Amino acid sequence: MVATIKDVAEAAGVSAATVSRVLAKKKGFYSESTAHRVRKIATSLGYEKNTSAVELVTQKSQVIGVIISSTRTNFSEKIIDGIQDEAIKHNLSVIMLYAGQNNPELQERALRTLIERAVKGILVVAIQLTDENLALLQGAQIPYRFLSTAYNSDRLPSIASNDYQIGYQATRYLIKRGHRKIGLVAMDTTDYIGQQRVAGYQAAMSEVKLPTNDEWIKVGMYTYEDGVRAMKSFGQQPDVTAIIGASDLAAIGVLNQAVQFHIKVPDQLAIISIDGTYLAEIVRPQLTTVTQGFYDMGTLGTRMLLDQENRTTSQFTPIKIETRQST
Amino acid sequence: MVATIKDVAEAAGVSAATVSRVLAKKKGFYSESTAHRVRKIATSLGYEKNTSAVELVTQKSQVIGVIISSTRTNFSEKIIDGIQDEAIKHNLSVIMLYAGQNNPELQERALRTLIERAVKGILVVAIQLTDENLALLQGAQIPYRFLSTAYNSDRLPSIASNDYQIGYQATRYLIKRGHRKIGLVAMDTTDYIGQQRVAGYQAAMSEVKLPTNDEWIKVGMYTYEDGVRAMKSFGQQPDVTAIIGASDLAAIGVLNQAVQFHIKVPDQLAIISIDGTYLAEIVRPQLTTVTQGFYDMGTLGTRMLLDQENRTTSQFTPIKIETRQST
DNA sequence: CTGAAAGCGCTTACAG
DNA sequence: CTGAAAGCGCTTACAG
Repeated sequence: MVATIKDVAEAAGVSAATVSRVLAKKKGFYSESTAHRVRKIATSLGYEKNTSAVELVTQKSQVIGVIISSTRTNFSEKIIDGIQDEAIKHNLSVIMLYAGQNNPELQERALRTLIERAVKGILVVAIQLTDENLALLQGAQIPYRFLSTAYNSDRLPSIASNDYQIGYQATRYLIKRGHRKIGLVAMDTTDYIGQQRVAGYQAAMSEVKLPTNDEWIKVGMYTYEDGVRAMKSFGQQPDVTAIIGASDLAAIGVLNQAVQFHIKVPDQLAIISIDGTYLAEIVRPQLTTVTQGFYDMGTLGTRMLLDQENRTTSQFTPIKIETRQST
Repeated sequence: MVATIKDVAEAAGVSAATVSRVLAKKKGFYSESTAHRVRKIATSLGYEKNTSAVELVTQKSQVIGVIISSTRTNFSEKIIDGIQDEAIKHNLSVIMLYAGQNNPELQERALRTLIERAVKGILVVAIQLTDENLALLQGAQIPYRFLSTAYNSDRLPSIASNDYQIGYQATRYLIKRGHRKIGLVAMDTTDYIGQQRVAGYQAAMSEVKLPTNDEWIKVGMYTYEDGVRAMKSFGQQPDVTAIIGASDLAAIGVLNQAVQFHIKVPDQLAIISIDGTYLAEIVRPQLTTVTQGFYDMGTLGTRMLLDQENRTTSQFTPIKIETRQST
C-alpha cells in the first residue's frame, strides 16, 4: 500500500490537517520543528500526494490539456515547445492527447478525457473539430483555444497566422522577382486555412492585373506526396515559373520531383514554402519560406488560456519571409 | 456548477448508486427503462464523469504516462504512434509529458506528475534518467519500461534496438561494398547506446583485420550540426571512404557538408545513417539506413507494460538495412 | 500553532 | 432490480 497523509500524521504524532498544511507549504500554520519532522517522515515513508484526491476536493487542477494530431506535417513540435515552456513558468503540467486526422471518435475521446479531468484549459492544435465535438468542447466549463487552426468564425478564440496574408505575401514576393505564372500546391481548399491562402494569392495576382489559371492550383492535404503529385501534374515543362508549397514537406516534394525532371531550382523554377521549419534548411537547395511563428502560438495560446480577460479574442502571430536558395 | 451523479439521480428519481451503475454499464443491475431514463437525463444535464472521484475510489486509472524529450532527433514520433495505437486497443488514455534533455528537474517533475496520478504504467522514451529520478521511478508502485534507451543493466526493462548489432551491421555492410576506412559520426560515446554501437563497429572491423583510427570516430549528440561539424573535420579530402551517421539528421549534416566540399555521394563518399525515418527519403541522394523498429517499440512496450508476467525482461526489436542512393 | 469534522463525487459490498 | 451507507485521500473553514 502506498502511504497516505494519515500514515504520515500517525507516525509524526500530529493530525492529518497539519501534515496537509506542511506538505502544501501553507505558511503560518505550524512550527518549523513540526514541519521538519513531518517532511522527514513523509520522505522516509515514500509518501506521494494523491492528485485525484486533491483535485476532487479543491475542484481544480494544475493541468492544461493539448490535443494534437498525428502529424501529417511537422510544425506541431514547435508549438508544443512553446506550450511547454510557458506552462512550466506557471507551474502547470501539460498532458497531450493524440486525436488522429479527421477522426471524430478519437477527437471525442481526447476531448472527454480532458473534460472529465476538469483540466484548467484545452488547446487544440492544428485540428478541425467536427460540429459535435466542437459543441462538446464549448459545452464544457473549460477555457479553450485553437492553435494554428482558424475557423471561419470570430467567435472561436484562436491563435494562428493570418493565412490570407501568407498567400498574399508569398505571391507578392514571387511577383516582385519577376514571376507572372505562379502555382499553388497541396493546399486543402476545403478548409478555411486553404481558402484564405488562395484568396490572398488571387488578390496579389489581380492587384497587378496578372491572370490566373485553375490549372496552376493543385489542391492536396499539405503532404510530401501531394507535392510530388502536383509537380508530376505540372510536368517536365511546367507552365508556371514559380510554385508556392502549402507546407515545407509539400515544397520538398515539389523540389524533388522537379529535380527528377531535370528542372533547375531556382533558375527554371522558383519554390517558396509555407511553414519555415528546420526541414527547409536541411534540403538542397534550401527553401525560401514564409515562416510562421509556431513557438509564439504555443506560448501565447497558453498565456491567453490562463487569462480570464480577453478569452474570446483571436490573435494572429506574425509571419516573415526568409529568403534562401530556392528563389 | 457542473452536474454530478446526484443531480442526475434526483432528476431521474432514482438513487446515485443506480445512476452510477447505469453510466458505468454494469449489467444486470437495473431495468432497461430505468437505464434509458437515466441516460437521457444525464445527457440533457450535460453530465460528465469526474475522473478524479472515480480514480480516488477505484484506486486505479485507465491512463498510461509517456515521458519524452524535446526531440533532438525525430524518431519519437513513430514510437508515440505505436503507443497510441496499442493504448486505444486496450481502451487506455495516453498522457505525454516532456522532460527536456538531461534536465533533472524536468525529469523529476514529469515523473512526479505521473506518480501522483497513479497511472497504470510509465513509458520513458529515449531519455537517460539521473540516478535519483531512476530511484524515484523504481520506488513508485507503478510498472515502467524504457523505450529506445538501453541502460547497461539487465535489471531495467527496456525495449530497444540492439545497438551493438546496429554498429556491427552498418560496418559489415560498408566493408562488403569494399570500404576499408570507415568513419563513425555524431555518436554520444558517454552513453550506453553510443558505446555499444562503437563496439559493434570495432568488432566488424577487427573481424576482417581492418585497422581502425581514432580520427575516424567523431563523437557528438546525434544532431544535424554534429554531422556538419564532423564532415568539416574530415575535410575536403577525407581519409575515410564511408561514414556511418548516428542518426538520420546527423547523416544529412554529413551529406550537406560533403556536397559543400564538392565530394560526390556515393561515388567518393558513401553514407549510411541510423534510424531510417522519413527524412532519409526526402533528401537527395536518399540515404541508405539501418532502420529501427520504432513503431514496434511503441506497441510492444505498451503491451508489456500491461502484462503482469514478464515485466522485467528486456527485448530487442529487429533492425534492417534499407539500401537507397547514398551507398 | 493545532485538530476534529465536513465534504469533494464517485463506487460497491451489503441488505433488501 | 434498487438504495442506504461507508469510504477513497485529501483540504479547509471553524473552533480553540
